[in-house]
Amino acid sequence: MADVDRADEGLYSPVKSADRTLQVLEALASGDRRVSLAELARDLQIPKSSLHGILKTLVQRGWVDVDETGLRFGLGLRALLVGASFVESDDVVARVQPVLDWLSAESGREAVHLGRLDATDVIYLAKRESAHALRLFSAIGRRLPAHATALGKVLLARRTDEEVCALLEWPLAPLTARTIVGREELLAELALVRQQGYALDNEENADGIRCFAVALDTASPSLDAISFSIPIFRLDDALQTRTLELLAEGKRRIEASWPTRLR
Amino acid sequence: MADVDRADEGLYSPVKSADRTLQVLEALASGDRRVSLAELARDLQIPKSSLHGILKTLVQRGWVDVDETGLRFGLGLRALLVGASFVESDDVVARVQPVLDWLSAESGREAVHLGRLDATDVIYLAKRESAHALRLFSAIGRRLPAHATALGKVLLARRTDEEVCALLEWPLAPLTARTIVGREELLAELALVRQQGYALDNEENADGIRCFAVALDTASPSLDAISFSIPIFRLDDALQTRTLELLAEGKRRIEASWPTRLR
DNA sequence: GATTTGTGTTCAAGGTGATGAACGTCAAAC
DNA sequence: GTTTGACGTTCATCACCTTGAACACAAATC
Repeated sequence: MADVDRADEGLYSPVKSADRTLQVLEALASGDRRVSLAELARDLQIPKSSLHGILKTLVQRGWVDVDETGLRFGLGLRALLVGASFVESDDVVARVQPVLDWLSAESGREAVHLGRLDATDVIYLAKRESAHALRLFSAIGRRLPAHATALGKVLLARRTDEEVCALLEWPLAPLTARTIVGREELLAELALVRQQGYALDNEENADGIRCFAVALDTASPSLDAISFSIPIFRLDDALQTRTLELLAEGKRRIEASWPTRLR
Repeated sequence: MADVDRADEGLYSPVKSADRTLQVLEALASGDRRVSLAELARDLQIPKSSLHGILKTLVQRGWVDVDETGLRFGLGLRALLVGASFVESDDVVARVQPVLDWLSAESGREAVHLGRLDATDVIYLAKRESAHALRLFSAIGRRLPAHATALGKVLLARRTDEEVCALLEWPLAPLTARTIVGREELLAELALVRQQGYALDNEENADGIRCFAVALDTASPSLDAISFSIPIFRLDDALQTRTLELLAEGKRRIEASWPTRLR
């Protein structure tokens, strides 16, 4: 009876406690507050007794931190280590740094980002902050829905319509009043992006901010993109044109420094 | 026969595969290059066959990334998630942000850091970069030996000499020609720090840079500290005095905003 | 061409972690 | 004062992960 779908599992079965260890870390990372063992056990559908041992292991290694009461669990300092190391060791991140410096300087210190597509989200991997008072909140490792950002849309445009339809959950979650939520609208937008060669996010992600992005051909399919984020009140046609030129030149410089030719 | 030392283990035994999962992540984070399964197995003293399952699990969840050849393993994008989340959810980090902004502005955009002591290292948790061209290389999550930094020394000074002696490995590893490596020298330095109330790092960590730090009494014993890092050629007595005043005021502001009174 | 050394992968057998029920504890609700 | 529900903890039983050896393969070396 219970053996019916054994064939499906046959392809690959994860090591249970290793898998759960990662589940716990991901759950603690996605939640915004500390949680109890029992709460975590309910959320992850893991028996309390099993979770107990795993949590103790995580705490002992400093990956999970316990409240002074010993009842609430959150991420520990060790969790920071891997993230920092990932950023430092990534090839694309390393090679893009000087170009980001150049883009930041040439643009008069507008906010520049390097982002990577991870399933339905875009993750910031590197940035140069704006010198202007109005600081866009963004941090390395932060993730935003791909459909609501210029970075995300320019990367989604490298996929086929079928892939995009299968990947995203419809209707899309809105971040602002202008976020594209419909399937037809997004596919039309992606078609435009493919034609233009760049993506534009017009207050779809944060009010008052417009972003411009181009995809980097450093992998196939393309996973990385660079963008500028500029407050609308400061934008005019000349600045917009200049921004797109800078992005195109930035892309050229990054790809020129790339060891293995793609496309 | 095999039961002889059962009593010792009784205190606590980690879940083996959970523990190993974390070991793998830590090893991948500390190494600077990608490694093979066999190499990792040797380093961590884990049988290849056991590691095989764990690595597959890590790869499937996106915590570990495989080379296009399928032979070299490195950290995956998922590793970035927990680090970013840790920083965003930490109470001290959240409360310190406005004070860092203030310190950065008041100082004319010198480099400011918030650091936390983790065993023998100091980890950067937040920063404001210098506006000056000479950019100190530093990133959130980066760790530096405590004995070679102002942040570290001011935190070590909150421990007793006995604790410090037991904690660090003597002789200390030098980072520059001026790094304190001897036990007597460091203890004398820490005594001076206790008397002054602040720590100074005079090119002990990077050539040409002097740092100033004060400890924050947000936990007991104190784990967090804030610092300024300033190129020596730009420093004079007036700036040094001003910097120490700013740190003292920053410390006061942070502690004033703290919910639970300490000390 | 044979050998060595590197890689990842598989498998049966034995050791060990997962499990759910029962427990101890505490604080809040009745 | 009792009850209820929340919490973490423990334990014997069984499922399953761990293990070493053997395998398949590639690349460098003899």
